[in-house]
Amino acid sequence: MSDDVKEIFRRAKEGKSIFVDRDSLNPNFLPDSLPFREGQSKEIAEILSPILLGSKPSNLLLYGKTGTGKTVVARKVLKTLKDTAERNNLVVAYVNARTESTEYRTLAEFARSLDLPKDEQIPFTGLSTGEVVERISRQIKRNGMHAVLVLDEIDYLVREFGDGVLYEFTRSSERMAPGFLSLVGISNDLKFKEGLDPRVLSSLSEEELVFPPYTVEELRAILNERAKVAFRPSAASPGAINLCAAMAGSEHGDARRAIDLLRIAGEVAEREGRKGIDDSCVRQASSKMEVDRVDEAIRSLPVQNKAILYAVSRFDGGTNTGELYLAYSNLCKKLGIETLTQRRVSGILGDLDLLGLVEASVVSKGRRGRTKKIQLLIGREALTKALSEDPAFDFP
DNA sequence: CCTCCACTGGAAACCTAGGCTC
DNA sequence: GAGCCTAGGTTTCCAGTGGAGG
Repeated sequence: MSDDVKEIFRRAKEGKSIFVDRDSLNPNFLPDSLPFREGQSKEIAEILSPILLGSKPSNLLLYGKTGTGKTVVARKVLKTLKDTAERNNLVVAYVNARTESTEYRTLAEFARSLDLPKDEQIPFTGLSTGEVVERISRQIKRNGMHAVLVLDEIDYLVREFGDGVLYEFTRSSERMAPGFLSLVGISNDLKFKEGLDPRVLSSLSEEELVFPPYTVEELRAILNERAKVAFRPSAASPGAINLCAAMAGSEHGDARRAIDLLRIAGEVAEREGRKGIDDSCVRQASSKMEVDRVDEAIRSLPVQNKAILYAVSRFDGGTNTGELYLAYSNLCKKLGIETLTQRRVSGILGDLDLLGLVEASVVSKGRRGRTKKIQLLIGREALTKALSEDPAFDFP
């Protein structure tokens, strides 16, 4: 053990690491150039450029699947805009609705970048969303701010909480004068506009841009570019890069996945003390990513969800709601935790299905009713290992 | 062709833990 | 302190239903 540790440090010290610049493979890294996205970058720049002359640019919607470069292009262009502007009343904010997880927190995060006066800052709870919008509008008005809000995963926001806030924003532009707010919405879902209030829709999508998936060749070029910066020269074999590109390409041209894959393959190679990254490192990286995803998903589950998952794992070859609920109730008694109602358990089962941890599909058994057919989709060992960290599951 | 089981899943109300204004 | 507001998770209530067995 300590020998391994020594070895790691020794290698790092001698500069024998495969990595030269690990950060350049970070999901949040902003590269100098964004190949295959010059067109979109230019178009966004053009749409936003009126702001440099003090007038309000059109609102803008960016569409595309995950890993097609929407976020990185938006952030890059906005950063350049901010750097070019001489006025300091230009404010550029970036908020991801999914990571903020609620409407309120999304607004609060936006408000934070507006630098509200002390007595108007947004507490983490307690205000109505209307009040938060009000404070944001006031601040923009007071300082004559020219604000651009990049609202990432706007489809999530609308799906979960409706378009109320967007409506408020589009409506309150008079209240913000002489300042203004332009929205750059980013959506993974091409159909998200369908449920939108027509007034919101017409204002929000004054301009629209679609980001197509990257082709395998494009992914390869992107990876080559990044690999040059991230690794020692020729540390990443062309074969490994091709494989990363092919694996990510076969999904839906997801560049983020491709880059993650390459980074983890690099980590695998380094851990094994290899000089370079080859195909096998990439394959290992791919399965490691899957294992990590599952492990992380289980660990971050609330106790009740864990208990239900554990109860599911007690059945070989699947079970159904009634049977599971019985097993779950017994388990709760044994663990000394609260027992939820069957309705709730059914709901949680749906969540676990969405996470890909179990499969829960509704089946009809004729005279003997309908139920959910439930099956564990993950290895029992992986589950036990992930659960063992939780003190609530501390049984013999 | 009809019945009727064992649920499903929507809707609303409730609870806790917080903050606002008056 | 009263009477509002928020987020989240949960409970309560209940109408709805696919299809095997009659």
